[in-house]
Amino acid sequence: MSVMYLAGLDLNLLLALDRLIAHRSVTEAARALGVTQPAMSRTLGRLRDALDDPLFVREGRALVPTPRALALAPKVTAAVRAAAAVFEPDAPFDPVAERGSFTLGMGEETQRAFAPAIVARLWADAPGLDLRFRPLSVRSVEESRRGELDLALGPDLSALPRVASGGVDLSELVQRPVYERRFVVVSSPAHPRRRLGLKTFARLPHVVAGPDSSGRGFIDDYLEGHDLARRVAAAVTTFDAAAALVAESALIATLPDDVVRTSPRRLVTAPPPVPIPPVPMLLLWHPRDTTDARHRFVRERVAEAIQSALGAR
DNA sequence: AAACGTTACACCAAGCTTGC
DNA sequence: GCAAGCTTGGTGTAACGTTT
Repeated sequence: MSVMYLAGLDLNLLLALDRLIAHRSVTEAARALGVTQPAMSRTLGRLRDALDDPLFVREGRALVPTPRALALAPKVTAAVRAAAAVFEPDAPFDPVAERGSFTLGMGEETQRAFAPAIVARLWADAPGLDLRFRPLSVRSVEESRRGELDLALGPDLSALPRVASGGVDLSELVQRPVYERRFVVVSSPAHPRRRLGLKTFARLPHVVAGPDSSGRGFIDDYLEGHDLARRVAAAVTTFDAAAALVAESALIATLPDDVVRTSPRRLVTAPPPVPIPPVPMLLLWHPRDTTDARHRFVRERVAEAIQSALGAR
């Protein structure tokens, strides 16, 4: 295609398409660009003409991108960034002068475990950077797409058997393993369990942690395969709550070692008698940020901070 | 009833054509 | 070269249709 072909096109169409892909909503894209919703609808009409594809189709109340729109997304993002760069001064990235905020999505327990190290590591080089931590949720991918979430730390749930991914598809994001989450059995110093056979493990009362509190998981499947069953005496929603409960009771729990090692609780650990595959913990971000100097600076230091926090205990 | 995309219509600005 | 009139394209308001 000749470059001159562009002369017949309004490059604002690219900006509109970028926002439409990001928000998957005419109304939201219009709001983002400061035009009315019908104007954005008409713009979408022009995009449809120009690209000879519906780009977005309605599915009930949702607006769903066509395969063509999805295939176009990286190109559009790159084009918009390149266009924006034309009008930006060529200043090298200077962490000391860096201002503004950076938003990290992390689970409650990883915030507790790593936020101090992350903040200290970043402020050592970029003292003016404001950090915003927010919880991970099913909306995190969408937030990344919209640029509301810069970086996330989360488990690669596909590594665990029988753990529902919650319908969250991470394939849209860049995934970089930062450490492996292994599991240990914890007990209180008052009722220490430094070694556990499978039968003892099954006999002791458990506390389990998980968002749905249903309690049952692949550990129970494994026990059942050995004609054993355990009593889930308590179920809580966070690993930290489970650790707190174990510390003050005779309950045991099977918890991630990163949580246990960085926990303020005094806990006794034992290797689990059930083989539990390690779960890769991933740093996740939107591909648009991969080449961004500021983003690279932050994510490299976040990874360093996490690894040093794990090594320090 | 509410949310949301599409369409009809009117208005406006910019570009183009035409006649001088 | 310049001004008047026409064309084109973008926007907003209002109304409408669909879905939940």
